[in-house]
Parts: sequence; structure tokens; C-alpha cells
Amino acid sequence: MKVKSRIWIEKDNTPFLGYGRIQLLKEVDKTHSMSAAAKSLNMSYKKAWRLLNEINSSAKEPVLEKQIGGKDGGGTYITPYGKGLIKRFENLNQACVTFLEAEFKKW
Amino acid sequence: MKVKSRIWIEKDNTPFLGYGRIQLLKEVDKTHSMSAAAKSLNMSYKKAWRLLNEINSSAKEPVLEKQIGGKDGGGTYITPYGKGLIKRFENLNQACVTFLEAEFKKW
DNA sequence: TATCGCTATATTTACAAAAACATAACGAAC
DNA sequence: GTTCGTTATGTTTTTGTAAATATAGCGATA
Repeated sequence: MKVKSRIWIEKDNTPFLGYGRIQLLKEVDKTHSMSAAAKSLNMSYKKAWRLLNEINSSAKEPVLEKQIGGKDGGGTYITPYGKGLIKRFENLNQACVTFLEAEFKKW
Repeated sequence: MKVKSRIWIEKDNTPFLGYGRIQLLKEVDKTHSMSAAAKSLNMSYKKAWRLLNEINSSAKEPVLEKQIGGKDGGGTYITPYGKGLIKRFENLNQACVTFLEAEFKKW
């Protein structure tokens, strides 16, 4: 028996950040490309594009910096604000997991 | 912006207790009937039956006491052990929510 | 032994979410 | 002004999950 959890952040009752979106952001940060990140996560480009745009348009500061066209076709980069979001979310999630595991010992 | 969470308990990596199952157990406790509980939660009887049986067969003590046939066709009751499970799960869940909301203030 | 409403379970149908497919637009570099 | 790989976005197809449907079994009570 073990306890599991998922946390996410909502803005106006719609999903803003959750586990999957964080994975995606991290992969974009690594590859500098929405399409490469999608492929690496076995996700369709379209879905990745939709999720990333939802994040970007809900955040109060830009999370993505996109380059459309150009010598290599373009690319996508995570802003320092975006990197902060990733870190803060992961910290919150880890705190939750730690808390729950401690509580669950009393189960 | 607000933080949301879902917690659940797994046994052998398969779901044992989660939010939906707890709702269902509570409704069975109220109605003394699997079919009435399912209807009240707008769930098919079959799904309720499957979930409740999964719970019952994974728990180390019986959670349900079923009466098949009989003057009113039968019914289903929650054992004291089952009632304890409900209460403990809800306590754990509430603790998690409270913890997360406090943490989220630092966001 | 007939009834009644509940549990038990298989089969079919419907639907929504995801994937697949297709195609346009972009702009730096050569 | 052609090429290239990326972002952008609409349309169609697939698929996996849930609901709907159907039917059998049960047993206390009258």
C-alpha cells in the first residue's frame, strides 16, 4: 500500500500547470524546439503546441520565446521566468509527496 | 490561481482507494444499495459494481457486506472497517489540501 | 412456490479525446 | 528567390473508455 498524488495549478478554473505540462516545458528547455520536445515525449506536435500556448497565454509573464522561420526553421526557448515556474512547481510537488508519505505512515 | 490535488492509495500498483471510490462507498453507506448508490452518482451499475468489488477484494478486511436475494432483493452494507477506511482517507485528503494551500501562499 | 428488487455479468453501442494526416506560413542564409 | 526546418492550424480517422442494453441468479417472505 502506498499513497500517490497529483497536483496542478488552475487559473480561472482551467488547467495551467500540471505534471505533463512541466515535463513538456523541461523538454523544450532541453531541445529548444516544440516539435523535438513533442517527439521525445511521444506526443503529437499539435497537442504540444496547444498545451504550450495555453501555458504561455495564461502566465502573467512570457514563458516561451519563439523564433519562427530563420536558418534552422526557428525554435523555442524557455524564458528565465519560465524556468522559475518549473522549479517552483517541482518544489511544491516534492513538498506534497514528502508530506503525504510522512502522513501515510500513520495509516 | 489556485492549487488542486488528487490523492489515491495503491495496492500492488493498482488503484485501491481514491476520491471517486470514496464517494461511492459513502453513497452505499447512505442507501444500503449498490444500485441506488450508482444511480445517485449518475454512474452505471456495472461500473459501481466493478469498483466496489475491486475495493472489497483488495482490502485486508471486508469492506462490504452483501445480501443477495431476500425480501427486498438484497442490499449492501459498509462494515465498521469500511467506515474507518472512509474516515481515514478523508482525513488524509483534508490534511493534504490544507498543507498545499498553506504552501501555495508562498507561490 | 411465486414474487420482488437487488446483485452479477456478458454483449453491444455511443462518444469524446487523441492521434494521424495534410498543408500553409515564416524568415535567415546562401 | 530558393531552400530548409520549424511553427501554425484545419480536417479526418482511430481508438479506448464509458454507457446502454440485456439477461440470469438469488433467497427471504408471504
